[in-house]
Amino acid sequence: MKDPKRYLVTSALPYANGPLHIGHIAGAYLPADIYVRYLRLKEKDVAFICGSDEHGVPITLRARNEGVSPQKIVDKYHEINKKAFKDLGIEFDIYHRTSDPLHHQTASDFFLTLYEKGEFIEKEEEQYYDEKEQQFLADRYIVGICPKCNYDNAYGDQCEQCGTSLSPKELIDPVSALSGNKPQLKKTRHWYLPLDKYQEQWLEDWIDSHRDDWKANVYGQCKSWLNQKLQPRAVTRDLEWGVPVPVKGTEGKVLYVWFDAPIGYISATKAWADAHGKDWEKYWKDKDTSLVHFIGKDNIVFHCLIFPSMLNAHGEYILSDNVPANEFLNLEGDKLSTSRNWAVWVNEFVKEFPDKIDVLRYTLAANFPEQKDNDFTWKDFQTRNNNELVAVMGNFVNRALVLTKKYFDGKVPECSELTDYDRDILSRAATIKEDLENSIENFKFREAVKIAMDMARLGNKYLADTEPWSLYERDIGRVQTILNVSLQITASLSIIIEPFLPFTAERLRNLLNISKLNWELAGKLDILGVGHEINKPKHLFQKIEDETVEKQVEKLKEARRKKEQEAQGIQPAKENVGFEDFSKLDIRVGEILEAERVPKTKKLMKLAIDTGLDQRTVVAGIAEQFNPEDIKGKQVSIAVNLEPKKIKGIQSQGMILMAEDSEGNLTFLSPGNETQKGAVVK
RNA sequence: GGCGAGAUAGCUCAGGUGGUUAGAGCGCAGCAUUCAUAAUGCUGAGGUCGUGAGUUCGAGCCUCACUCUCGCUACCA
Repeated sequence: MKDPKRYLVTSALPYANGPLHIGHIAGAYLPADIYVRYLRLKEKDVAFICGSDEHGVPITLRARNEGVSPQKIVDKYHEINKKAFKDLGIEFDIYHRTSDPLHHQTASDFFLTLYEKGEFIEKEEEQYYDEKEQQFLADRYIVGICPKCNYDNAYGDQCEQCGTSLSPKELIDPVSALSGNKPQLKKTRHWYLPLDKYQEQWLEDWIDSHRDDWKANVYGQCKSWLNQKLQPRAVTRDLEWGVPVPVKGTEGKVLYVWFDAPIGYISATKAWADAHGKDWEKYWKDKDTSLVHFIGKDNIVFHCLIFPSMLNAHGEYILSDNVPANEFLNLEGDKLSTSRNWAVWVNEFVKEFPDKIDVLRYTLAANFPEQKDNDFTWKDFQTRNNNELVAVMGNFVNRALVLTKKYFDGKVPECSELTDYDRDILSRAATIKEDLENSIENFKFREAVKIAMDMARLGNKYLADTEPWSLYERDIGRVQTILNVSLQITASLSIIIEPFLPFTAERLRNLLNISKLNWELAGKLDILGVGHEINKPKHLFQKIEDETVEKQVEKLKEARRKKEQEAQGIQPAKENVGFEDFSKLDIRVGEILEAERVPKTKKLMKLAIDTGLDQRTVVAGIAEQFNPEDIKGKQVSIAVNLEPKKIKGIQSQGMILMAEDSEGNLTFLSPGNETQKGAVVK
């Protein structure tokens, strides 16, 4: 959108059950902050919205595990994350939260509007219900044996042992995590958002219309989902923690967290507008507002397909102008992982490097994963600091200030006649400002940060080329002009680095003894008046020693090692069963006669087995680790009296027994020496 | 397997609508310089632009096939 009347900028709502790491920051928060700080310097009307996403099952589960209320959990992380943002200089206009009554009201109203317009589909279906606790069980609240790896503590949505995603009905011997009882299937009613209908009606066209102005990864991801055809998506679920469904007779139902979370942007805007005497509706409903969502790539489908569907179904809202989603940031060559404890946590960084916040901002911005996944390394952090911030920017500012102090007692000297070269430098400064505008407005922040640094490079070049120190004896007038120009460049610098390095910008303003200036002054010659007195020069940045970053890398590896050791445990034994139960299983020694991969699958192998009783076909998930030729003629153990099941259209009559270690490596259970086919294993 | 994104200098990455000698920063080599936290400036070496075909007068950019990496997705009795 060209020159909108106002901007509404959102950053993905962090989920309030854990702290933030640099991957989050690089993905959705720092880019947004840079963008917004720029807009503010241009005195644009902008609202920068964020807050905690505080509903959903993982929070309730965590609360239960820790024996506290969900509210206690979200209160804790809301404060931690709010502080983390503040410490990083990420200045939202409001950091709201979805457990706030205003949000409940807003989300509730939103649902009701769609409900009354008849946008939803109503469906009744069977779900597991815990009689004792009198409630339906969320996927996560159902525990059972994983049908894949037999892990006996698998959740209804996923097995943590083997990583397979599951649905509750697939679990063997499901048990309620609440009461420990066996849950019953019971009918329940839910509402669905007909995304398939929207896809046909307008959504796909809308996405297509953004083929050229949205980033390739964003557009591509959307198309990928659309190609697979969107399905109606449940808007409500049976759970206590969340926004209650505002319809009679729906006790125990809340809005699905994916539905209420993005509405959090709206309620946060309301809260902000209320507090500042603004009209929130202008920001959400006026066509002249540019709505921009900053997110990580994992959130693309929600912000580009689902949330717009909700807004459009409601009817009064504008849709997003752009969704500049970033890819993922890696750390020291490995992907960031909370569970493997491979991360740089914001709260820890802030504690250890309170004076290096801008160094982190700079390093992250220079490495934003804008087009593809990118790597953060501590070595790079050090290099960027020492070779760029210290050597180029800090050094230039220091040179200009020290020379001024030395020659003119800290007062801005007069600017007399400009040479062609001076003019050339100044026009290049003006160009830098324009290039910077272009980059930021097109969400190219890596490029922008580089251009900002060019201002300092320009200053260094100017000093090197004009050599005021060698002119001082013979042409003091010229020296005055040179330093005046140099100081104007430092003043420009203080403006243009503000979006990226806000703390440094402030320090620089203090050195120059000026207040915050409007963006348009950048590149101008008359920012500092003649005779204006600057403060005593001080270094903007300090060098970082090798051992400092080596220590950080060591700390990372140590944390990971610890975590790995914790995780290496052998699966605990299952409950005892009677001999009767055991003897129900019929396991035989069989021989693999034929083996071939099932086409169009990654893991499946079709095996012909001679069981001694008969020849039969078995499908097994072993194709990733074995070649068909290598296993022909092998004697294996096979469960022969399992109910046959069709897999990928092939009738599988039995199951090959495999030993699986903690890393998922498979080994056949074969007899120690060749034996009779059909021999009974017992 | 399907879909999407990526593969460009030693490293991290840029390369609107195809057009003459493919760019930046860092690293490396040489020169200059001393106001500055041995910081700065200039110059230079370094690339068969994943592989193989094709379209075109001309392709890093377009088409097809293939390889590798990452993500989503299906199968896992």
